[in-house]
Amino acid sequence: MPARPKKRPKSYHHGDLRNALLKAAREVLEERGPSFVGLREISRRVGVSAPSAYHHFPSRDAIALGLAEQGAREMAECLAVSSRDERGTLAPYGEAYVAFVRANPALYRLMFGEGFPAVSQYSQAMRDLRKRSYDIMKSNLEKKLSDAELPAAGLFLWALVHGLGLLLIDGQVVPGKDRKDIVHRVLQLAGTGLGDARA
Amino acid sequence: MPARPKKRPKSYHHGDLRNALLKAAREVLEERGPSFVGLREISRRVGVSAPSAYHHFPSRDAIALGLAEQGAREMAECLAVSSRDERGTLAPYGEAYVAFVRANPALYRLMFGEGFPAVSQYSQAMRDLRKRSYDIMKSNLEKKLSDAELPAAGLFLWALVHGLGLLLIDGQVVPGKDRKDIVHRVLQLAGTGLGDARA
DNA sequence: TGTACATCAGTGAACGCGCGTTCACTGATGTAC
DNA sequence: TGTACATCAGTGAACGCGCGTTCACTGATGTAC
Repeated sequence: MPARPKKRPKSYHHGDLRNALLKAAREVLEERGPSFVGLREISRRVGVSAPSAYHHFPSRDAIALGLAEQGAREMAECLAVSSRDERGTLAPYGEAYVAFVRANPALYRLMFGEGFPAVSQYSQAMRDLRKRSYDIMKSNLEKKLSDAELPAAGLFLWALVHGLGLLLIDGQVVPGKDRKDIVHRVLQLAGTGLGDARA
Repeated sequence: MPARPKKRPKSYHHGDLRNALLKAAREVLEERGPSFVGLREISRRVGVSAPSAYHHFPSRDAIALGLAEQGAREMAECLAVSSRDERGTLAPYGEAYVAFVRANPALYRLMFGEGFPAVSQYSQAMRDLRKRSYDIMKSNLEKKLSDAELPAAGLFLWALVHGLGLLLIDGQVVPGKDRKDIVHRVLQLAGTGLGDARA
């Protein structure tokens, strides 16, 4: 963060407008959804005129991209920490993944292109996140699985946490009695399987 | 479908405008995404004035709701057929689920609220679809699992196919060499598990 | 320490645009007699 | 079979709105001398 002066409430120059805009954008995103993340809305929140944003972002899409990259960075951090904490098992990784999604629902969706289709496809940060996630998963799985099995196993895990996170933040999960720790139980099933006999 | 007359290319009355609007809406949805599904755009496609849509839908959101319900109906049909085809195993169910998502990517997302948050929450059709999916899953699983295990197992399966479908239509899956039948292999893992030893 | 000047982060006004929706209307359809 | 009439699915014009973006500008900052 480029050193915003401590006390300067009414100066003409904002000092850290870029970050202030991103912060406001993120608030709008979580409060109202991706389609409400607009230049006018967020500059209004910051208390600055709309055109001023153009000194920091070339377009509305660029703001979304900035958000996605911020999110990807934070998420990678969460996952890295989680995988360091315990040894050998992937469960904490999955829990950290789902926890991040639940803590930043709209941001997570944005990262996967909701509202701004270009973002998820062309963001270097998103590519890095994918790679980083895959590496963590791989280093845990390659002790147990052959190289041939790895891709399917990786996709299996990713799909599971991705889908689980999205269903939870969508409010799609019926809030049955034994709700608590259901995430943990679901993730355990990834290890044990359903015991589904082939026909 | 309420009997649209066979040959009447230029009559004043359209005859089946409601369905024509839904069809156009669905095309726009898949071609350009949820945010482009608008009254003006779809009535333009049908070749009709914008206000005419109000004789069939009370608002823009109602059109999205109509789409979601159409999607839910079709999806329920696909799943019912698939589960009838083979016996005992859930794999065909999963494959049918993922196949539907891939065949109707934007529609599936719409059903889960993308672009129209109100839709997935308040649509009776979506509630029915959830219930129907859950029943199919349940009837297959309850032979093998105790009642206590069912909710987690159901969520596990649903999250897996939901996440897998979304990752695929998002283009997030790296198209490695052995791409073909990766869906099948991932679904098999739901039965066998990863063999992830608890720490 | 003071002054001239380049730099650049802000400003208000204005642009064109497409949207959802409302309005008073008109043309076509179907039914009662 | 013909006519009057209610019904209703279409119409064009217009509304207000908020958006992203461009423009020429102005005020503040920092640096060279």
